[in-house]
Amino acid sequence: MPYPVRVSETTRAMRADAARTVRTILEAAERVLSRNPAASMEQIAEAAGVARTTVHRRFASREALVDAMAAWATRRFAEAVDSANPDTTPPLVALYQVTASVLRVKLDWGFAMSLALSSDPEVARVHADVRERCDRLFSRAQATGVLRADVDPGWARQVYYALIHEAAQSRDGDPDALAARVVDTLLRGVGTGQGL
Amino acid sequence: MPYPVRVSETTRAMRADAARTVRTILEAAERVLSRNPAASMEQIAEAAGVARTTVHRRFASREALVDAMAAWATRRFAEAVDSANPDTTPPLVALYQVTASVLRVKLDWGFAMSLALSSDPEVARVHADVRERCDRLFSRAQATGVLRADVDPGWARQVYYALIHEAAQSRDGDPDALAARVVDTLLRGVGTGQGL
DNA sequence: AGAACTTGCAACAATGATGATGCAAGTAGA
DNA sequence: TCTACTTGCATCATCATTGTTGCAAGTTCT
Repeated sequence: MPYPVRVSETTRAMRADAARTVRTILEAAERVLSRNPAASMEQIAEAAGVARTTVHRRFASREALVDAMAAWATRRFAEAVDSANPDTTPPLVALYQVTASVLRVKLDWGFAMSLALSSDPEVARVHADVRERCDRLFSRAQATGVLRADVDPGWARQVYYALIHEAAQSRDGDPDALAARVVDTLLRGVGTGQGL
Repeated sequence: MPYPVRVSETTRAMRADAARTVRTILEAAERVLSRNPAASMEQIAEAAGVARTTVHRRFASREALVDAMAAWATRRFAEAVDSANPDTTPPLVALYQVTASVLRVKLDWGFAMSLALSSDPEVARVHADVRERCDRLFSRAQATGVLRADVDPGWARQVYYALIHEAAQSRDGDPDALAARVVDTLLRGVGTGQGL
């Protein structure tokens, strides 16, 4: 028989214990899949301390689980970007704040955040939206003279994303220190400027 | 019956047509797996224009195929690094040449080159070896004043690898142009230096 | 030409992952 | 307390993938 509430179908009210289980599963899935994207539902269930059937009762399919992860992380991602007010704060400040803010999310939801091209169009929309805000920020940074004018904006964004990714991988310090390192490297590189 | 020659087992002389088939399969596997690392043997065989059984006759298992890809790409990787003489050429020149050289390989064997931690210890050894040569190069670059002294060498390498990866993904230009962009970004970043 | 090798095809076994369900025991909430 | 919900367990069906094999037809190389 179809189970009363399935996360992948509706978002109706849920009993507290069920909601807790869902969160536990999502967190376990992040932990497991970030280490091995091909891990089985069994491994995820085990990491969550839950029977495999429980996972299937909460998520209609593996795809539904992954979609839910993407949706969850994407919401936190969007909140993180919003909280830094990248459209109004001065570019350089915004750059630091967005970076630190996003890193805080990415440290916990690295795998889920990599699911930019989800089957859920809402997720894809948010990612595209963030990308645009990033480009606008870079535009303003260029106008302010923070960013070089001769740099391809697409390349700059790509490098920025990659640096955030690497910083999150390294986990070498708190989010603020990592953000400082990312922005410093993004803007100044690692060279002295001698011999160029 | 066990098949006469299996790439995963020996490297005995092979009939010309068989050698061609092996190459075709390796190239197809790279193409398919770089798009979808979870692709089936069937999909790889199809991309190679070959029956699935032929793939299994040449590679005892999926793992053996992947290992062969890693071994093949690793050899080309090592050759690429060697050809740039990173230990003797002046650091800045070496940086450009290594980058361009590695990019040429990575454009064709991106997936296979990502298999640094292969079950084949020889592959892991070569990757570790290259990493050390990279560190030595950066050391020399720091001594020459090309690289800033206050930058963590580990972070510099990580950024360098990431930039090469991004450049290879973008495929925006020939290897030399990409290398120039990578080195420029690595050393100078994308900022003007104003406001820092 | 002849031996050895290679390939595609068809068929098969083995395996592991996915997803569903009925049931009993336990828990949340009114 | 009573009801509805939730979970674990055992079980089942289905499915896709992997890996093997025999055979016939074609190719390489000598």
